[in-house]
Amino acid sequence: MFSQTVEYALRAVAFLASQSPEARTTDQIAVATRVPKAYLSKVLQGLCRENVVHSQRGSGGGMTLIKLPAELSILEVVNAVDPICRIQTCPLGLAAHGTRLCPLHKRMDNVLAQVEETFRNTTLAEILAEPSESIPLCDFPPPLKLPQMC
Amino acid sequence: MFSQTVEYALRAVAFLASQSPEARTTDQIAVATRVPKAYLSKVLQGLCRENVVHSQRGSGGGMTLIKLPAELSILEVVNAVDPICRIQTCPLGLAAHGTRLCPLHKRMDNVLAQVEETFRNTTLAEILAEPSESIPLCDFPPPLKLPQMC
DNA sequence: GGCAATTTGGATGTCAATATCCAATTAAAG
DNA sequence: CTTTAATTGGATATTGACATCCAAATTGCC
Repeated sequence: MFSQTVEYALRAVAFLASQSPEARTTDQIAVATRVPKAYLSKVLQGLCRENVVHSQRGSGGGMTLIKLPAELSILEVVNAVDPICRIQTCPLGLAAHGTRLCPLHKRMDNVLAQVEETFRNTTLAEILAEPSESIPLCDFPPPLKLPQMC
Repeated sequence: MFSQTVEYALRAVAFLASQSPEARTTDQIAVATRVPKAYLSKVLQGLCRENVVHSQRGSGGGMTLIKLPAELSILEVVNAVDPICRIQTCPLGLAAHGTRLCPLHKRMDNVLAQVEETFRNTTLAEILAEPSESIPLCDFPPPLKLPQMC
């Protein structure tokens, strides 16, 4: 349902949020989130282009979130790499239909709207703040700080 | 978000429901739903395999729904061709985590659950019954009966 | 039985998503 | 200025989703 790229982007951003406002290199993110390093690099590039993440080259550089975790919604991250595309016009390509979707497509679009809304209302800070029983189970390869995921 | 295959399957099933209990050929469905005929044939094959649709070969044959439209949920159709896959275990592949998802993946799974639930609670009959202002706008190539979509 | 109408299954083609690798570029630090 | 640490961008594989075509099998009908 969600693309691999979305999954990777969310992991990366969640990690960056947990380290905020410190910069982290692609390598560090890759290790912490278990995302293939080379591909993660592309995903982060996309997040840069869409102004979710800021990149700093050179020694001491790395990636940082542009917004504060409390100001950054999951939706922004998702839309940056793989936009949730609402059904605007009849997928059958019938002209003159405009916004008038049939019952089937109206329901499909409602689901999309639901997802959109849920993601819009969830911030990274919220995710980090949630007391999670899964943190103690973490068997990360000892990275920097304790990451708040899994 | 939804695969093309899901879109096609739902259109085809919606059409079959509108014609229920009459059988319709792949060609007829393809014209009515504007789905590429050759590919639709494959999608219908899948729906047959999953016992959503029954196929009858030979002259006078075609496709029919196995269930009554009132008994058939959108979820069954979706799951037949492109199953909604709930997040069961930590996508990072951390063993020993079992059902204990981190806050991020718990939220993603909640969204999936929401979608699942919405689809489970929507029957084809419901979709056909809904009074829709979009029916009069229909510019279908005059098929058999007036299809209830778009 | 033979013909016409269907689905079935296999072979094949195309393209975008996923993934990898590396040379070029940038920037800090010694 | 040189070295080292990073990102960037381009080239390239690989895979699965989407799509097409057609011969073979099945079935109703004359």
